[in-house]
Amino acid sequence: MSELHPLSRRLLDWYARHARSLPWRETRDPYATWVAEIMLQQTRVDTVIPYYHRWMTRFPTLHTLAESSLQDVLACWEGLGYYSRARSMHRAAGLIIRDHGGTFPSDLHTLLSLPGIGSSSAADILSIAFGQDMAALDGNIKRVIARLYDLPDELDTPAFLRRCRSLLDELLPSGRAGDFNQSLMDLGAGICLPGVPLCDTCPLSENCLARERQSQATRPVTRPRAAIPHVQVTAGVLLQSYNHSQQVLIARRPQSGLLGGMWEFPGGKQEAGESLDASLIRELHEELGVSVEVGRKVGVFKHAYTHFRVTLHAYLCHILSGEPSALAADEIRWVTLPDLSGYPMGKLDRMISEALVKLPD
DNA sequence: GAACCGTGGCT
DNA sequence: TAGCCAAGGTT
Repeated sequence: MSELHPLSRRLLDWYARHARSLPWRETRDPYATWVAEIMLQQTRVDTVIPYYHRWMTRFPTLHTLAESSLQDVLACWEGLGYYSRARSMHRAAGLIIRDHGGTFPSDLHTLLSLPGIGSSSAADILSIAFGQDMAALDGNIKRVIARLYDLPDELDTPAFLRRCRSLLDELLPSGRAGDFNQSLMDLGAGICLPGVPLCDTCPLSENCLARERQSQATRPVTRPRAAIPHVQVTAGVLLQSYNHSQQVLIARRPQSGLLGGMWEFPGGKQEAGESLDASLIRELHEELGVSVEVGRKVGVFKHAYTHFRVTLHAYLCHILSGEPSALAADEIRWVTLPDLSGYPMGKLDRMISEALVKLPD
């Protein structure tokens, strides 16, 4: 990391001409850089852009974020996925104010101590917002390095990571780490693509060992994933009349785990040998302590999570006996249909909400 | 080390 | 359709 490596010079020259124009690149505000970094974890740039604008309008500073309710934060994040990111940011904002005087931390150790910030995001923040000489190692950069040097090690094994870090340290241009990291990310996102890379337009094609050996398609080396299960799930929409309007019951999921802190219509997985009706009756008894009669079907909705696929069957339900209590949820609440839009929900429950609003009496 | 954690786009 | 993947982090 002393003199400018020829490969790094090519990269920086290419970046100077071809860098993507992105909203978070118009500032060096550490808070804005942080927001973008977290949103971009496992998430495409095109998906993030509208969320980033909305977030920076709604929570323009660290203080506005810290002073907002978790519900408002989750609502702003709805649809972006991996909701622990939003919960972690809300928590981290409070910690920065409480423990660091409201000044965004600029050292690696402190950044890594904050929830939601790991080595990759920390290196990006330090290099981009603070100009520190720190190499980032994310999915794009791993792929680019694995091809440039035709690494035979399996992705994310200790040997693979060790070689990547060593190579990046040799390449890292002093004083230009932010541009260097982002140039590798842009190269990975636009040219050194996972499937078929666009080697004809790559500024590093002459330096690329995988291209020379025609091994691009098998770099980096990855292991096949296990097949994901497909489960049948039921959800119940409990109804009650309140004044002259109808209310439905929603429940807030525990803060940890899948869709933590998000609201949902209670229900659960169908067990082997169980009918959908029986499954729903059982689930609502377990989660709310009520006996119900299953009414008309609201709809069937399909959705794919990372580790399983769901077909969800939603029904209107009527309470036969018992008063609902939050046995499995953090909180339950009766709300009118127009109010549903204000409660943060995952994709499936939002689909149920939308179907309810359109449902004829 | 491996499982878990969302969603949308593309093949 | 089902699989793959995307600026990862936590447990």
